[in-house]
Amino acid sequence: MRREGLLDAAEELLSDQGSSALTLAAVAERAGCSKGGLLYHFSSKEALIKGMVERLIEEFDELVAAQGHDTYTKNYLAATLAAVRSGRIRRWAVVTGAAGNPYLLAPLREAMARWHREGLDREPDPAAAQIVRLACEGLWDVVSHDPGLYDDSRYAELERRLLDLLSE
Amino acid sequence: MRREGLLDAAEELLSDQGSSALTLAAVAERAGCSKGGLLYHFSSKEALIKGMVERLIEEFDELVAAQGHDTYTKNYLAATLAAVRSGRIRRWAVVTGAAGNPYLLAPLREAMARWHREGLDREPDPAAAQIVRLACEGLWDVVSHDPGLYDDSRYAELERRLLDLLSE
DNA sequence: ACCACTAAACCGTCCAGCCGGTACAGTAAA
DNA sequence: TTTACTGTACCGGCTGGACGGTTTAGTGGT
Repeated sequence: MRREGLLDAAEELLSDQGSSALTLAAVAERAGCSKGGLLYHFSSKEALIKGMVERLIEEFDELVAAQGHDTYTKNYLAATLAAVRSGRIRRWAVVTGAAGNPYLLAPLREAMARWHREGLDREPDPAAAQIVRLACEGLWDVVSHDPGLYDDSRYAELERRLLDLLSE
Repeated sequence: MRREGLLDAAEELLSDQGSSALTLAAVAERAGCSKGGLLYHFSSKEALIKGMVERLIEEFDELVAAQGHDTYTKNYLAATLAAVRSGRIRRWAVVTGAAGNPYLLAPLREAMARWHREGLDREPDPAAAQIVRLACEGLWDVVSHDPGLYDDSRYAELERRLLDLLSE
């Protein structure tokens, strides 16, 4: 699908060169496509960014749902670790792309509200669950800016300690 | 100092209207100043953004140092909560402003690396300290996007639980 | 005389969006 | 089985406007 390739190109551009490098021409060139072709799939730059944001949220929600634990927080933790460990951390890049226009951030705000509220009352210890979710959020941030901080063994220990927090 | 007022105006513009609203003309107007006056203090747009980033980091480091606890992590937690509770959350806005140019983000990356490594080996439980710092990072993020999630009593409980993590 | 600006004109660059094409696949009547 | 038509997917040049930055001429406090 050409559409996916264009979204990939836009994300790569954002994480490699920052949000000011996100121009229609640059995205098209990176995707091996023309500007006209890009505008065929996304009728404006806004539509392109909206597409990135929507894909980001959808994919993460699916990843959470694909985990097999018994609480939302545990699934959220497992999904975060899987995403962050994979090294392909696009959340931050996409957010910087969308930050030009508050309207484009709305779906992300809504998702964030959901991620930090959902199923809290079904948790045995809601306060612990919130801490774990906050730590997940922080992990996205920290790993985006300082990829060298965590390696496999540190991730493993982090996971163990966060799971301890949830089940005690 | 006019300089501070210009930085304030730039931050307000970023958090109110997003990074694409950050133009020299708009910053000058918001600060009640002319474009020439702005360029008198900051010789380019880059210099203005650099100024915002530097002030952000300096002020937060000072806030951490001003807390009176016995470990860096406790000071970091107290500073984060103080900043976040105050409602004037500028970190997110400044970062989106700087995200246009990776070069401008370098000081922030360096600060982030520092904040999540400093004094870890002097902590009684380094893994717990990392979790607390990650949760602080997450708190910045979550509160920026969903200000209604935490109120005074939730902050208080969060603080208590995070301090528990550190001292046991 | 100098500092800290103001006001406004001006320039070059850059970029989003538009528009007139092209290539091709299917389809369906003649 | 040729012709004519339709829709989809894409190309790439163009332009109008916005923006960053410069310059110049001037103002008021100290």
